[in-house]
Amino acid sequence: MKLNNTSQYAIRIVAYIVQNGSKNKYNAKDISKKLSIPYKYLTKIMSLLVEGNIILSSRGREGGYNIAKELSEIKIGDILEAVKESLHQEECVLGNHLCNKMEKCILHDKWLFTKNSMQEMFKNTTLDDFIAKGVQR
Amino acid sequence: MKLNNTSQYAIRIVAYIVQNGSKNKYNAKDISKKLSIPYKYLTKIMSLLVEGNIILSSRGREGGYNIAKELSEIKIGDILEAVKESLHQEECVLGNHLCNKMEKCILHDKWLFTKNSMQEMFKNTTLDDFIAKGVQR
DNA sequence: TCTAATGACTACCTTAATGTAGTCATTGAA
DNA sequence: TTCAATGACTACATTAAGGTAGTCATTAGA
Repeated sequence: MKLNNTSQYAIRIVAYIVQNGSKNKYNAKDISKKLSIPYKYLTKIMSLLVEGNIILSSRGREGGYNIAKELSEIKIGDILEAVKESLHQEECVLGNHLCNKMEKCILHDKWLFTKNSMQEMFKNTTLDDFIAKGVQR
Repeated sequence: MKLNNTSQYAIRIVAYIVQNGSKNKYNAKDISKKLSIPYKYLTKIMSLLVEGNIILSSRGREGGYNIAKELSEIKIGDILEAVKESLHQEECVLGNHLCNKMEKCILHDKWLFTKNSMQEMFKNTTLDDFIAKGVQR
């Protein structure tokens, strides 16, 4: 029961940037080293974050990545969405195919409750929360 | 963000048995058909449930599976444990390696809160809850 | 005692997620 | 204007989860 690897990396990447100065620019090689994420895998994830409007990139010499918006505008949920982590409500704990409007799978209500609270957490946690609290990593 | 396939199947299998009479015996072929779980995959999962003391099996002609204990003694959490779904508290949302006693990853506290509530739900939900509520599937 | 019906075991195959390699496109600075 | 440093793109390789096949072991009943 956890986020997949790609999502974990994505959150760590964005957090790293936020915590080391969101105004600065970061290149892939450095991020890769600092966070021990395989270089090529990292650039793949960065592209997803760029596509998802979390990160801006500039190519060429002196290029790199930086944050696309104000910290208060970026939610953890946005990051997860950018890397396609499935968080959708309609997905049931026992698989979609069992649940519909008429019938519920056995765990439906209980699961939905905890799942909703998790989604709320992701939706409501913005990047400036980390800065504000001075969290280390 | 969901339980893996094996866990989903395991819960559905046990629920099926409970809802169709926990005193009866069920053979693999029937369960496989009724729940649309591939036969061989099913027997693999059944072995895990037997090993985990959720289910009893008897071999040979007229053999089959039945529930090992009283319904009130079996928790959803036990089923998940039997099939090795990882629910352990020490596993952090951003991977184990970042969190230790001294330092916490950025999402640690928030994640832990929702995760705990999920674990509580799994721990506190026993099979007789389903019977009591007359849930369909 | 035989045998058909059952679950157990082992090894393999398939698929999707994870990770790697190579090359192309862009751009600032010498 | 060249070129080195960068990110983007495409294709492939590896790994782990999901799923299948074949055979063995057990047992109730004819």
